[in-house]
Amino acid sequence: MIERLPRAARSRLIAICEPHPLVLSEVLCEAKTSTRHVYFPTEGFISLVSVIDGNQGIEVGMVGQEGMLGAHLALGVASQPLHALVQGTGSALRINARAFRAELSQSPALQSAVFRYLHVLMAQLAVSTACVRFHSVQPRLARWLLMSQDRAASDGFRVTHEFLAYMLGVRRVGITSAASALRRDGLISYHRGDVTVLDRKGLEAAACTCYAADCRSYAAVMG
Amino acid sequence: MIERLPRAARSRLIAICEPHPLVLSEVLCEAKTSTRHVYFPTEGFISLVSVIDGNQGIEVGMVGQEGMLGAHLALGVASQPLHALVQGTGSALRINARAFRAELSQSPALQSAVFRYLHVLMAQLAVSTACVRFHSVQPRLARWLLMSQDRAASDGFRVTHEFLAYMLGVRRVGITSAASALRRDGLISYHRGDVTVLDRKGLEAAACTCYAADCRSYAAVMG
DNA sequence: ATCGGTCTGTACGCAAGCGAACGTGCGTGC
DNA sequence: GCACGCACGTTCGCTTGCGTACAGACCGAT
Repeated sequence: MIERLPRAARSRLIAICEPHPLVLSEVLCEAKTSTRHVYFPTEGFISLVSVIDGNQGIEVGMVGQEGMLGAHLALGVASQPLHALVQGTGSALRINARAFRAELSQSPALQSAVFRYLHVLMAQLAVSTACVRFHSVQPRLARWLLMSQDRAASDGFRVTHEFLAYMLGVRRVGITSAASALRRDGLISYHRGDVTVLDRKGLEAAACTCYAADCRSYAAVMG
Repeated sequence: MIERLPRAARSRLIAICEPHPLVLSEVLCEAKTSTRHVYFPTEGFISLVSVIDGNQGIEVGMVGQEGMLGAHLALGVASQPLHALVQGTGSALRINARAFRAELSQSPALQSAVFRYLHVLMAQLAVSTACVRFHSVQPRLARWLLMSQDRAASDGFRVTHEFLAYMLGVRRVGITSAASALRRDGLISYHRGDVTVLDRKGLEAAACTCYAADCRSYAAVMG
């Protein structure tokens, strides 16, 4: 997202950011605790997880270099109802919450971009609900892999069936069978936590319509 | 929401609003078309529905007098990805989109309230996804009835099993069996499209945790 | 080289919900 | 007064996914 800012706003923002490594499985933000930092991933990506009843979680959004973590601060709210955990190792630009707010009020271009991104996120949440309800595991898995690939900016990434099961809110066994079907069809390969996308076009055809919907929504609002 | 505004901001806003009847089943806003009016329900309420694949829809949020329809305009975005349809007959204060934007820029109090409400809505969307995934029909139905009752400000409202099925994204038969279980337990009564809540406490106990979560989220953010 | 932990494959019975169909009763409109 | 349509009840076979369990394969560490 940061690279879509106008030059001046971008350099001002970058000047007050510090680089911060994204370490796999690190929790950047607990639900309902006040947000300390805002993150702009440069490589790697972050999963947004909605947790209910204390233990059951499901991914409702993904943040890569196309977005940011902590946009809710622009709404004047200190916390968000989601867990954020690092899904793809990499790095981010990070900025203190207070400094971010200050910069927001100084930079209309930044404000506009953050607002628009909030809208993209809302669209993602809304699609999630319907997707979880109406689409079955295999197309959802395909969508997840595509979204990850877009954000990881690499054909391969590290993720186990167990973890995917948590993200999609299904059993590990459900992932194993869906993933092996995708592998059988030559769309992906995987081995002990290493997943590689082999046939992107094929995967797009196997994914549910929500992948395309997300892309369209992003392009329409941020493009 | 409008009544939570400070006195001055409220009367300014009301001055530029016009009353508008909410007619059952009326569609106030199509997904992805630009929003013409903002609505502040005074009685009755509105369902927000996420539609995918052109036909399958599921309710992801509800708007009553505690909220508003069209808050996304405050993000500088013209459309939203949700259908909005009137669920409970009543009336609303309505305002032209352009005038709303103008008033927003003049009234920090309004802006703050709209932003906070946007956050409440995001929380509702996030909870929806997990709820749809992990909770079964009966508790979800109980939650729906409670949320409607809160917004309808009446113990009874008009809604058929068919419609409830659409809202919850399940078969009509699923509603019939869940509803008859709730009736058997003396929590509700219904007859040909008239549903009445008999035992609110009991219904709260029968509802999934998401009802309480929504209430808490609203109280925390809107105060 | 061996051990232990992790990752994946497979199997089983079970529950929730699906799609489709049919029946009954109420109630509105002709 | 009758016919039709709508709302609700019930049933059937079926699919998807759940929970649990166990076994093989691989990898890293000792």
